[in-house]
Amino acid sequence: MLPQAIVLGRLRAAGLRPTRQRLALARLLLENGNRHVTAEQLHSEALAAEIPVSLATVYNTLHQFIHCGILREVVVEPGRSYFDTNIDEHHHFFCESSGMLQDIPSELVSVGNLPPPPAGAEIRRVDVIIRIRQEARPTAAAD
Amino acid sequence: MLPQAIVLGRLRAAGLRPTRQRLALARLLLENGNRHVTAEQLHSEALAAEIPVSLATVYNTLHQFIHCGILREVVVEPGRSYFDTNIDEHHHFFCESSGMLQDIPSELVSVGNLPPPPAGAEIRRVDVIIRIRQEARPTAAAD
DNA sequence: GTGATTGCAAATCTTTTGCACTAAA
DNA sequence: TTTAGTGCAAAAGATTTGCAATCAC
Repeated sequence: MLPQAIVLGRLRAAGLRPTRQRLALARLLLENGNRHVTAEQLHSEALAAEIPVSLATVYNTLHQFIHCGILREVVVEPGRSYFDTNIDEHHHFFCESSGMLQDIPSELVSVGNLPPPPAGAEIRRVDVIIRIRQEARPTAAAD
Repeated sequence: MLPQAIVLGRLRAAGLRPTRQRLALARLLLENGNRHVTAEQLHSEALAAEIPVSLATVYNTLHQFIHCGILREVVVEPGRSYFDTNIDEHHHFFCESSGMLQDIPSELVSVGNLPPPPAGAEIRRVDVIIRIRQEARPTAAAD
């Protein structure tokens, strides 16, 4: 729930002109806690909030935000990208039944003992995705 | 480098009729060690090997193979799927510069201390993706 | 006013689908 | 013969791009 002034400052700091659309999208993303949205979802939200913006601009803006470190992209399903407002080191639960993504703070997963990367390569990031599925039947006896 | 008879047996065991195309694709995939291919790549290979097959059939076949456990899908980039012939538990290096995927045997990465999944959900799989990038300049002084 | 940004629609790219044709059992 | 499998081309989704119109500075 950042105040608008902070959001505005982050845009300026990133060298992005705070246009109506950019600021509005940034506020939707950043003033509501950690979020995982698709471009479509954000576009719908923007329209619902009476912010006129095209889907193309949503895509462009999301990628600008990723480029300047305001967002992170999470790839868990073929054919769809999620945009994550949590830019700290962390991991994810991904529910294959519902498509839901949930953050896992990095201190809750211990990833150790990594093999060295191939020669001449540097590690950019380590992603841990715990794929889960909703169990078909309830845990308690109900049958 | 499995002999053809083994590949054929795996298809039959999976209940898949060993048609010309299926068998040929399975051989390309399974007789060359652990591989990570896209549908396009496999299609090109098949054509180069004089196996007439359409891209649609390659997609269908790959998904059938995934369904019956001969292959695994790896999602690391938006908009493109990789198909992995290694179906054992393992992880991956993914090079963002080249798009290359490389297996990491699961015993080389220790992932511990996982948080419990949300209520009513079971863990299907844990994927660790180490994103790497080719360093821009050579390691040795050259500038 | 000027250049960055936006909107729209068309283009692109990967993947899926429908249906007539072909091949395996 | 009978049914599963295949090819093609078209459809479907997600994302990107080109360019004229608009907006922030």
